[in-house]
Amino acid sequence: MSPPRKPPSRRATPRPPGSLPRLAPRRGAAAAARARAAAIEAVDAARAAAAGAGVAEPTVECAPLPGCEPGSSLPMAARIERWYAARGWAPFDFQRALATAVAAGESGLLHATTGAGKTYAAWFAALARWAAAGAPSPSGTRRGPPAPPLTLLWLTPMRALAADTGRALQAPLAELGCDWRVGVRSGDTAASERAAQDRRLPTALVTTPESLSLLLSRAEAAQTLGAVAIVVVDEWHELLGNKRGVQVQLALARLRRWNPALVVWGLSATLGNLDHARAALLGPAHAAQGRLLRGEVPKQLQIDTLLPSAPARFPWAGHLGMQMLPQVVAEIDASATALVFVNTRSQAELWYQALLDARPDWAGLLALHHGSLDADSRAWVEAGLKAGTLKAVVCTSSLDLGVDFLPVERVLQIGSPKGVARLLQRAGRSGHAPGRPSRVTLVPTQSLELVEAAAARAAAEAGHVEARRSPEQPMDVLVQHLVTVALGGGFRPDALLAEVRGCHAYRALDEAAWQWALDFVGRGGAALVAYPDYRRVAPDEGGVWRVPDARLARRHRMGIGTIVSDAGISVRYWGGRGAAGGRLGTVEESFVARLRPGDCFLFAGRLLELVRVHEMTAWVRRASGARPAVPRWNGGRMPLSSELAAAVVAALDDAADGRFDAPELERARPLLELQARWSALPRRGALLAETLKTREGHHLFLYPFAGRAVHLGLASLFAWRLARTRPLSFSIAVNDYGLTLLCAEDPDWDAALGAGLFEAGDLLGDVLASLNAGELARRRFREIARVSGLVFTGYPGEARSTRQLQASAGLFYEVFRNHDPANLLLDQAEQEVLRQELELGRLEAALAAMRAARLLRAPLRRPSPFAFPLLVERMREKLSTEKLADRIRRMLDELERAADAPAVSRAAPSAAREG
DNA sequence: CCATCCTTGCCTTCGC
Repeated sequence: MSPPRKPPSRRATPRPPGSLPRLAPRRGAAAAARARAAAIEAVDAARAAAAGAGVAEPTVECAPLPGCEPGSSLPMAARIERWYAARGWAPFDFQRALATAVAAGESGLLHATTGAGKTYAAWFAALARWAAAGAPSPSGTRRGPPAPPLTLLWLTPMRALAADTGRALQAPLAELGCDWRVGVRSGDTAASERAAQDRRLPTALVTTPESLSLLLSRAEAAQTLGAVAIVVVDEWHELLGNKRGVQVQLALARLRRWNPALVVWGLSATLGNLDHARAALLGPAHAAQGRLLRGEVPKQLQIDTLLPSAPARFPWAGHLGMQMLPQVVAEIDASATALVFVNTRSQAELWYQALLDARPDWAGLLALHHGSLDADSRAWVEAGLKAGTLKAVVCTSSLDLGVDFLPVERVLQIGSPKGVARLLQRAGRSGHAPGRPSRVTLVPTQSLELVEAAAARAAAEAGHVEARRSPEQPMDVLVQHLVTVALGGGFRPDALLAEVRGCHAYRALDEAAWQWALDFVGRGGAALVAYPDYRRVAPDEGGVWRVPDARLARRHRMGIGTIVSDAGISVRYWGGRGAAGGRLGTVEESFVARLRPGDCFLFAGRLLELVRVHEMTAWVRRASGARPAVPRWNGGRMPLSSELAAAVVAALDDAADGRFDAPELERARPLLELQARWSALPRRGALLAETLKTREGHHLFLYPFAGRAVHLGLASLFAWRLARTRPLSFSIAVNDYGLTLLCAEDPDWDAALGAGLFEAGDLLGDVLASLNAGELARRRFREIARVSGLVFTGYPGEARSTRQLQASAGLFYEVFRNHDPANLLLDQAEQEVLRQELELGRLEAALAAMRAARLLRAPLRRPSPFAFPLLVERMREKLSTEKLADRIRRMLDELERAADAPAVSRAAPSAAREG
């Protein structure tokens, strides 16, 4: 528990609690330097005065870090204060509270807004604890025993962030005159540094969850990691909700077993469920005593929207948003540096090109950053951002994290932010320093996104942020961990079971599941007994389970981790000039398969011509002219979050009541009024059901606002239930707002809607049957097979194609289904499909809401503004891009003619005029 | 002229 509070004592710079930190005012370097010098002088003068009065140095107060008690031999506190003062910062209350807690040996979770200075706060808190524990003091004044090899572990989710953090932690050490060593270990760490670390680890190590697991897999793990006293898990919100977070839970349990007094702190951005985040980090035995510190500093946050200048010409559908190009150019022009976030990689390529076309003078100042670009070019972009030499970067989520401490002035978000947490995260990329305001500007790409923009701002201001939950008992991660621990010195099952149950994810692991896992690493379970490769772990004469086979040990180490990604086709320059052999990045096999040599495509911000494809590599050269193809990647499809969807419905509610206070709503007003006139506005407590008859057949449009994944589940469910009573066939389409069913025959929608379509019934059974869940589970099994070590992805440099990998994972799936149906990995695949892909819980809730809702029936004579994007979505699957464009133009022409009333001439459908 | 689907990490081993 906290040490007794000291009575308030003299302060050199009194400061009311909770007040903002003083920043060195930005009025020129000379003035700033003077301000810093003055601050340092003030601290030093206070120290000198205190020393003169015969007071021991640690009591010298310039808002000292708590825990640094008089006589505790901690000049550290004063040094840290001085370091802060030199930057014109004063510590926040949360930073003091953190230092107090850490000094007292407590664990917990620190929630702080991005850019609040949490990194330094946690670092200094750890230093204070460390010093209090008798580790070496600042240079020259060694006390106590020499430092143990490794005392502080700092985990980050990204290599780039690890490198940044390593530097950030080192700098204050040097300035504070400490001789403690900070090291970084990740896949980026050079071989020489790696070798040095193998001889002796630094006192503080910044690393990734995967690299930590690798350290745990070494025979001498207990010696090298056994003395770790403090662990800081940075960006815990990023790890919490996935298997990487579970891997961290397991690693922490291991470290705590070696050192029961282990102090663990998570650093997290805003989450809707911070209590759970703490529980998952600390585990069932420690969660209750764990602290939850809220570092809610008054960070100024501004969310605004670029309103389309000509709303009459703003489109009804689509997500590219190129109509906003001139305005985006103007915004970039007006700021020193900007990040332009888009939602997909191909959109990033297109926007980068469009911006360069609009402003050729920005060549060299504009950059592109997404996950399929070569690591070197991404590193170049990140360095350019840090150095402030870039005007703007068009990027995907790849710049959500990492590259900390950027001098970014503006953040633009093109298209839907999809979630409140994401929006806040991106806003935090600007003004990334304590006390500086953050600003994000939303750029809607179509009319309904105007509503979403108003909703996103309202939800962010109300603090409705999404929750993230730890996975429950993933057996693939446990299996991997068992082999890791068997390698890392071996284990005795009883002791390891207790340790594993100390993790939140495995708190309820029963004996049967545990025995299954042991059996699986021991002999591959019932189905694989005949294969020696799956006899990975065996007890020795002493009853300690180890990995006897060196070859299997090596394989395992190379497969550690829970991220599974497809091997893409590598794109490289062909022959000739200087750039020959240079790597540009990766594209998907399916994209390259459609190209022939000589075809052009746009990639990595360049126009390229395909020369040849050979062994998973597409060789290219620079090209000019020609209409290029643009690669598409089949990434994950993030659905609109429940929080944001609820905010959209609330905004529509406002509109239905005639309130158009938000400027975005006012701008969308003509469209919303048209929707109300032709159909009705969806609103809270009501379910809008539109029907339309076209040449194609009978359409039904429903708007549950539950995100695209749930809508896909609902649409399949409805189609399946309807076809059960009469042999009808439906085609379906979904987006984040709603879903549509189309039937060639008349299914009598009114009867269908009244006949228990939304009943829960045997929901699970119906959903599984309607979606061909077996096939989904089979696909899901690929990742599970990789993580559990069934599938070996090959040695580095030896590229195996996705198809091969899928085939062998599929083989295991079949073998288990036929010969080992009790295999828990099969259950896991099903559970992951239901929970993650279908969001079954959200689907149930949506269905219940639809049952309870008042039905708004709207027979349409022509597609409504809400129905139109769904209609387009459905056609997209069958038509080529050009044909689709023709169709959309024709449809909008028709709509414009239909809507020949005054309300419509100023309404969005006249976007048709562009056609 | 239309355009959609994100991100994250990672090895070894030996003999000279």
